[in-house]
Amino acid sequence: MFKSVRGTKDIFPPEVIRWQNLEETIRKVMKNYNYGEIRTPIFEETSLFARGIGDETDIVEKEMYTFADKSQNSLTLKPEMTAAVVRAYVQHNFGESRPVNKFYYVSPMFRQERPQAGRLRQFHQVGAEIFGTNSYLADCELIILAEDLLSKLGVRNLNLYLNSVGCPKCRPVYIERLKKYFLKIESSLSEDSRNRLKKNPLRILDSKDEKDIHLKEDAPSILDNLCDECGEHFSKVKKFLVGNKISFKINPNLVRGLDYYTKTAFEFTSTDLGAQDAICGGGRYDLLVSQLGGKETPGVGWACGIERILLASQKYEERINESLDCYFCLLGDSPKSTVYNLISELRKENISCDCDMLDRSLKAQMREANRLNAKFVIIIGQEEFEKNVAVCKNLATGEQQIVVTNEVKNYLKKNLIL
RNA sequence: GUGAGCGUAGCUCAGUUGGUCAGAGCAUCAGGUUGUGGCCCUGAGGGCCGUGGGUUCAAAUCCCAUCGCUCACCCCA
Repeated sequence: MFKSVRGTKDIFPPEVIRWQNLEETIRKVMKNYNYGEIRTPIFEETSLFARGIGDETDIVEKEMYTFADKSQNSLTLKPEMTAAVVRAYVQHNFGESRPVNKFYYVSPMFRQERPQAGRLRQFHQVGAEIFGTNSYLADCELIILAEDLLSKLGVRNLNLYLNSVGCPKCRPVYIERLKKYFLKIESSLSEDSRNRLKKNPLRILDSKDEKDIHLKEDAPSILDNLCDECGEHFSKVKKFLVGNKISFKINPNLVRGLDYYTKTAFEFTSTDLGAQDAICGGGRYDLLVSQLGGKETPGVGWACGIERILLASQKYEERINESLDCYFCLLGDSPKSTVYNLISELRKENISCDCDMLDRSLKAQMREANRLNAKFVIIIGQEEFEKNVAVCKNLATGEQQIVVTNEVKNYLKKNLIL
């Protein structure tokens, strides 16, 4: 038997209703904040991600779905969206037609990791990006947008963590200081962290290993090592958020796993998730556009994991009760094509209808109507057909009356609250 | 990539020390009502007990392998 491949999921009713509602909410909220939707292809040239995300990141090193097409071009299923959006931004010269551009997206992403709670190989993200402004206002609007969206999507118990990862002026200096600090105590570090020390010392700060947790307490903090520009930007962000009643915690150990971040980095977590508790992550990336061949253009953005949103909001949701306006019970040899004309007519009026296709007993058809949570049942048997009438039964009240076929539409319109 | 736990009906799960162990509830279908749902009652269908091998007179049960799922590590949304 064929099965969906590891780490992928089928989505169908009733679960798919949650997705539809979520997408609808996203569109509404994004409209309020004036972000335009962008849809990019599912795959890109491999080198876009290698250069954008960083050659030595885990995503690029071991998690990408990369394949060669028939022309031997190396292509990759997108593992994240920012590089793709930047590619589109540069390709279409969006910066030329207006100085600031705000985009959002909802899209599947692909990373070949071992699946676990809140982690899939094909997963979905909603994200937002702002291009063309250095202003702290952009960072702040995005954080406020994320908070607004997540709470409208029913996610609770959120924590916002905030940090600044500096810029090419101050970060290299800080990394050197950090390296020096950890080199002195290298032998006490966990094995993972000794490797991190060589590749990316910042990530030691993020370690969950018992051995590292004490050691990193006394490590130099990036926040004490920011250059004037980064420091000022960070304090403006904090001040703005306080002024807008957004609560957050400073976490100097928050390091993002993608190389392109500069200055502000942030993450929302929810305690309603498992070990993978990050529901939204983002930050500023002032160098990415130029790195990918565009004019030097500052950018900020975030991405939220849709599966994680659905996971975290699940237990607070009411049960979804789908309903149908009317179910047709067809009996005996009543010409179905004639009855079906009526069904078509009702559907054109946005009255949702369905009918039996198995020639089952009336009892079975009624049971089906009840199961579908139908508001009305229309019974047309031989007798009704000959008299040109239909029995209309209100399933909630149990009342039923005989209506002339031509009047069924009006009868329903009158009695249904559409 | 590493580690741990788990695979029995569409779903959620029982199944003792290997010996009427092929089960329950829900769901489905049918009947009770020859044309009226929900509640109730009666009955039915549905399983190579993940797969392959081994031990044994006998395996859902024990052993080995394999595949899959789940959770966690790594990392990330």
